[in-house]
Amino acid sequence: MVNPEIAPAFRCRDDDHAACVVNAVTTAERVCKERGVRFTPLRRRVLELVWSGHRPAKAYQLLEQLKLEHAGSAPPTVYRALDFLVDNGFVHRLESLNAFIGCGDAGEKHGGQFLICRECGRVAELDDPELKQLLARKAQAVGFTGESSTIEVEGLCARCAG
Amino acid sequence: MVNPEIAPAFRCRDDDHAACVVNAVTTAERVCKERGVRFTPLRRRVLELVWSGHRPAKAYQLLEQLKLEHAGSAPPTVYRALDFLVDNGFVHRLESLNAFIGCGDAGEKHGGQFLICRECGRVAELDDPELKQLLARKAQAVGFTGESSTIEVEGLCARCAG
DNA sequence: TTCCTGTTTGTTATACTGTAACGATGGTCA
DNA sequence: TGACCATCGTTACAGTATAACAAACAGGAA
Repeated sequence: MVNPEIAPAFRCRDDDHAACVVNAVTTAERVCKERGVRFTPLRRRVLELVWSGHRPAKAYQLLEQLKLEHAGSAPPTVYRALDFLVDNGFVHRLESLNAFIGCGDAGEKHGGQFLICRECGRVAELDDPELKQLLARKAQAVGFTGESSTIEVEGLCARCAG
Repeated sequence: MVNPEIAPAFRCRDDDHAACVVNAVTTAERVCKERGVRFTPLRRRVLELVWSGHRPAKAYQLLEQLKLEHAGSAPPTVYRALDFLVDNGFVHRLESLNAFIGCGDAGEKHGGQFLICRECGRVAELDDPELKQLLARKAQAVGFTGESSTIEVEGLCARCAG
């Protein structure tokens, strides 16, 4: 394939990454208002921290950061916030890394397919209906009805492949 | 789809499951011999325990069992055996469950797609080239070269769907 | 055989990941 | 105001996994 379009997460330069964070927080704020759920300062802060890069964030790294800002932070502090953000589709959990990544198009909770660069650590998200359909069809072919799926691919992003 | 062929793991009745275990152990024995790697009693035993059902085995459950048979067992005992079995393609790790499942067609280490029934807990394995290709193609379309993938689907098997 | 070497296992300790349980706080609404 | 429910603080602990080093052991070389 010639000149493939590079996924945003792999294109994003650090110097304009602030826009990604603002966008994520603004969207979350709007969606929470629509749903009548509370986007508390803690939840907002954890979302910002998760979005501090296009790299997965580990729960205990987030906790270290929170502790700097508020001494009373403990594991439940960060896990509860992450649960909320995952349930509301603002953040995804990466099972193969025990880590969390901001959702590219927040809104309804949804699966997705994650491309994890083993070199730079960045993660891009696909949400491809064709893939979902094919997987559902293949499962159905052996009598299995899929309800939710985890799809994570490790490999090399275009930039790191050089 | 009418009369889908049910995956072996979902079909297998407990009373003829012994055959699955024997088959897995025999295959592993042969493959290890071919490769010149050692299929020690400990590794054999852990493989048997992993295969004790078509349900995922947790590392610390395996450890409990091992402790009954040999008091000196400790976490590294089971994790090292599991590492060996995974590296050699006899066992898969299920990332979304932190658990391990026997490989249906042992041999080369390979990915696969796992169908996890949320009702009975059984897990079936697909190894569908079409799926792999489509995923590789979709990743490549955004400039990403996939090397290994984790695909796990939670849902209902035919039997549990009734 | 005996020694050497590399692999496997034993052992202790510890790091990392996640949750239970209960009380305190604070927002919302009758 | 008071009652209720969600959120957060706090302590404790459960569950998952690895580091590091010593002991045992298999297999080949001398």
